[in-house]
Amino acid sequence: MKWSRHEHGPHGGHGRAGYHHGNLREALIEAALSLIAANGSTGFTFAEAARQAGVSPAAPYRHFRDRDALMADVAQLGFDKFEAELARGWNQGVPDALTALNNIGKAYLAFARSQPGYYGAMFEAGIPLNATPALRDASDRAFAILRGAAEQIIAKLPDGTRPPALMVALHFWSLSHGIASLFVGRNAAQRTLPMPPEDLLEAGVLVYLQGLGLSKPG
Amino acid sequence: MKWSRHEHGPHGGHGRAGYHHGNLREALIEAALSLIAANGSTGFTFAEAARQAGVSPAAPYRHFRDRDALMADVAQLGFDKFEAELARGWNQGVPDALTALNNIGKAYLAFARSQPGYYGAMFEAGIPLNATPALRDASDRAFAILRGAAEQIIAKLPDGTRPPALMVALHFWSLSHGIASLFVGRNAAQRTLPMPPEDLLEAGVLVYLQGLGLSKPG
DNA sequence: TGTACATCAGTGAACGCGCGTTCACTGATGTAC
DNA sequence: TGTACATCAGTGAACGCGCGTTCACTGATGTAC
Repeated sequence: MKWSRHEHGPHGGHGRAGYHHGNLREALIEAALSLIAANGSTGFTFAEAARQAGVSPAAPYRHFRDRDALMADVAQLGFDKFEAELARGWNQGVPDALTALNNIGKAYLAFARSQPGYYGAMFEAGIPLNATPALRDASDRAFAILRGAAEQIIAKLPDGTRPPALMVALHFWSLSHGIASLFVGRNAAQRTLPMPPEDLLEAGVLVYLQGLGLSKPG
Repeated sequence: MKWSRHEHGPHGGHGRAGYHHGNLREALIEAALSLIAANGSTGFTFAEAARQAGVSPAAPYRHFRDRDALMADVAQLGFDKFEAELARGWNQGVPDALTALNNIGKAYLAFARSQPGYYGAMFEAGIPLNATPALRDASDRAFAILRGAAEQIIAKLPDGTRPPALMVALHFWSLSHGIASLFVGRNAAQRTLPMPPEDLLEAGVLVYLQGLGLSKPG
């Protein structure tokens, strides 16, 4: 059976208009996301992605140099989305820097949980960040949100007692990432926690900020 | 050519005494470690491990049910070794709990750096912890070191201000693990840090402990 | 408005490869008597 | 001490599979005139 015009293929609602797919690039990315989400970053293959998109195994090569190029593209899109989510959490420090910082943390964990496809491509697939300049840029921009937040946080401290903003950002990142890696997403079932990961992170951040000499307002 | 008695095969100094390898189980584990270290946790295959040990591809099945069973075994041995290293770092809280805690942190990062094979099998290979009860036990025992340390740490705090030891242990674990995942081992080259990961971790722990109300003696 | 043609985005068959796993087998080792 | 025999730990050939990738091709689309 051939694809007929206006028919909807097995690729989930994305129309396939005959010989030409019309949307193959995006369809392949979505297939990659669902495969990684279902089977981990190892569970994505070029062949299976093509199958899910309803095209022959040679078709993807019209859009991506090879398997790794597609993976790198997914990772880059992931970092873009990640940056947007972190920025949304931060919300320019509103209502106050400490609450906003905790919202970044929540956004971090929410992303790991609800976007396992992107998260896997970004952090578990072993793609080198300098696979493409665009990937490195996207990754840097995401971290820049954390760094900007750290800067505003330490600005409240009196001169002379201010730790480097970069270090504070790295601490926050590492703690969030550690909790995400160990307790969220694919690993959530493996290790039981006496509290939601979000609470664990918030408590950790609270202690850390107190250590810096900051305490929650109100 | 057949293996002759007392000949040394291509498996790096481990003698092969004729038809019977004599040490195949261990040789396969070592092969797995070197493969994971060289190519990541994906880069380990049963066939290649057999090749490195100098035996036919069917031989490993005398010692392991399948590929995953070997991987799980490596992970379990890794957690055993990991527990030993963390315990060595802690050294029963000598000379003092805070220094000893930092030594656990150093041991954590040192393990991630110098044992990429074990570390990969433990944390990156996607083996479920309950693959075998022994694996889960080994993992639990390693974490118990952290938890014991946390207990001694918070014991110095006055009654009523003591956070749960489990939570403190989880914070410490997550921070260490996040730093290890992002900046040590295979990823060390990807992201540049303005300081060694060990210093980043130590600084983070220091701030955190200050937040708990503890400060370094001396 | 119609036609020729370049370009684009697919097809489908084929390839070589390495993997995990199985099978009947056999050489080496250890033990009972 | 010697011999028969069970058991252990290997062999090597073969299998089916799915993968990544290539190739010459062709249907669909867009554009120049």
